[in-house]
Amino acid sequence: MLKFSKKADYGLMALQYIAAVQFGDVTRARIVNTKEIAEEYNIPLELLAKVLQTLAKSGLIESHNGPKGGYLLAKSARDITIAQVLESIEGPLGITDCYHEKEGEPCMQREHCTIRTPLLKVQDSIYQLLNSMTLQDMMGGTPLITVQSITTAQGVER
Amino acid sequence: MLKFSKKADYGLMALQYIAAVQFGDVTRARIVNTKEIAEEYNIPLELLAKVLQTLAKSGLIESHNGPKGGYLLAKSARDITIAQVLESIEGPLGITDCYHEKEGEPCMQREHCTIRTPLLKVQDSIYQLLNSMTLQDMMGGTPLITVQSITTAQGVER
DNA sequence: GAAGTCGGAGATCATTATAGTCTCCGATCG
DNA sequence: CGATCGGAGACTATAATGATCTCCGACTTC
Repeated sequence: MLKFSKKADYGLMALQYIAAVQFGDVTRARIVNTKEIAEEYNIPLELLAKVLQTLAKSGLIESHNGPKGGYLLAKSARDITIAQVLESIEGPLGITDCYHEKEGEPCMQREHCTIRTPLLKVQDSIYQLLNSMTLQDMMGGTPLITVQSITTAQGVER
Repeated sequence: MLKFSKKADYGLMALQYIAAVQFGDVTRARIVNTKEIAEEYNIPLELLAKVLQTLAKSGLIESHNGPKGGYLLAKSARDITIAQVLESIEGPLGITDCYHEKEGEPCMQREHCTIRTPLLKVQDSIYQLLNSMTLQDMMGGTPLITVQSITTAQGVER
């Protein structure tokens, strides 16, 4: 349950790899192309390409065309959170459908729904969690983070 | 992304309703059957039945057969967490496949996987979150809960 | 003890989301 | 100019989900 999609996994791996090559102290900083990442992690090339394109559109990475082209982080690894990556690839966080349903497909349970409000709090907490962990955290520099207050003191509509 | 299944939603609603009827101060405590819940929330009867059966097997609710039969909470609403409900209905929490993959379907990325360990921490944090909110919290009595330490001080393998 | 009411369990089908593939285009650098 | 790269779209296959249907067995009520 609550599984990330493969695309999201691939995206995180790729970003992590790009960051490592770009800022790592082992090799000199260089640009990385899709093929290299795909081979490194055994990811289907075309699928990874799509993921990277999506991330580029979201402004998390910069693309460079032509021979010797590839991708670079668009900002510091410290400023890229897991939430941003997931949101870019999988769309907005929605633990339950009804948080962003379109017109014409109303929630049949909305009327007497008693779980909408409390679940919204859970969702917010999860979002905080995902938004507090950065690419840099995933690479070893691991600060301590605290998320608080899942349920608030004010009552819940019922 | 990270969406609960409809079954999980239905399960939470049903439990919430059962708890309200069982412990609510409006009506006298009584047993609730599947049909009543299904009509109350516009949930397909058979589907809800399956969900309730699952919850009963997990020991969260007790079933009573015969006319005037139905379901009762097997324990206090304070002792039923969202995590338990989700786990009962959707199976064990697994943000990524590789945390419980079977023999014969190895993860192609396992070898150089750099996100496995950090994501495991995220998963644990989410679990704590879900396991700290109870049915009772969802019904209005809302204590304050704190989840801490997503990333730990020790380094991450890379 | 018979009838009716309930849960238990299985197979089945439709719909959707996901994962993955294929093809063509345009930009860029050598 | 042309090889190498990303950009973008359509397309297919597979799996998960949501939902429905049918039959069985247990128990409670009358």
